[in-house]
Amino acid sequence: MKLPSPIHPWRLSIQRAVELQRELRAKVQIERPRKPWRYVAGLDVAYMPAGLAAVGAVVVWDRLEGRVIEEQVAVRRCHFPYVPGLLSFREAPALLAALRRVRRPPDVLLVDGHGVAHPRRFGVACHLGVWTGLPSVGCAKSVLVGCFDPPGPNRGDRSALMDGDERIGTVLRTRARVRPVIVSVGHRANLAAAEKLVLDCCRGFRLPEPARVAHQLVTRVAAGIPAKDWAWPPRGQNGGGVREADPQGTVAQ
DNA sequence: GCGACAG
DNA sequence: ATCTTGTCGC
Repeated sequence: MKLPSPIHPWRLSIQRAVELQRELRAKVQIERPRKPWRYVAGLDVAYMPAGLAAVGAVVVWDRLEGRVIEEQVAVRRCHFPYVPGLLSFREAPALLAALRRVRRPPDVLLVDGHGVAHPRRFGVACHLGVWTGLPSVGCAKSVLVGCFDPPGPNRGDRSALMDGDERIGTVLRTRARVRPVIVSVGHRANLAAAEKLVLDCCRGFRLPEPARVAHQLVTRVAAGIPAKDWAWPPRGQNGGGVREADPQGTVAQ
C-alpha cells in the first residue's frame, strides 16, 4: 500500500527524537472509529542474532472471518538504540517497510507496544498512526509508565492504567489467570474501541491473533528459518520472497 | 544519588 | 528484544 510522504527522518539524536515526540503528540487524534475495523494489521519486530538488523512484520487479520489474509516482512539495519520511551525510532523503519508491501490496506494498526500510555503520550502506536494517518492501537506486554490495581482473574476483566490523575490506558486480562496486557489509544481511536478490538482478536491466547502471528513470523525470520513464505499471498514475479543477496534492498539501509 | 525503564 | 535447557502443567 502507498504510504504518505515522510514527515521526518528516522536517524536522529536522542534529544531530537524527544523533541519530535513533544511536537508530534499534538497530532494524535482520539475519536470514536469512523467506520468498523474489519482488517486489523498486527505489527511486531524481532532482531537478528547480532542485533544489528530489525525484522518487521505486518499480519492482516480479517476480523469478520477470523483469519489471516496477508503477511509481509521487511528487514532493515538498526540505526537507533533501544531507549525506553523512544522505541518507535528503532522499530518504525522496519515496520513501515513491511507495511508498504501490504496489498490490503488495513482499517487499523494493532501495534506491539504502547500508544498514549507513554511518558510524553506518544508511544510507537501513536507514531505509526500519525505517520500513516491510519487508526492505531497499542497493546503492550508490560507497563512503561503508570499505576494500576490488578484486574480480576477472568478473561475480559480490566482496570485503569493511571499516570497521576490522567487515565492513559487499560490493563486487560485477555485470558483467565494469565498476565494481562496493556491497551492504549494510538491514533484515531478511543479506549473503548481499542479494548474491544484487542479482546475480540484474542483466540485463546494472551495476545491478539494479528500480533501473535506477527510475532511468530518475525521470530522465525530473524532466526533465519524458511525463506519462501515471507510474503503471503505470494507477490507476482519474485516480488515478496527472498532474493539471494538482496538485489532490491530487502535488507536496505 | 537511587530505582524504573515498551521492545 | 536476545542469549539459553529443561521442565511443570493443561
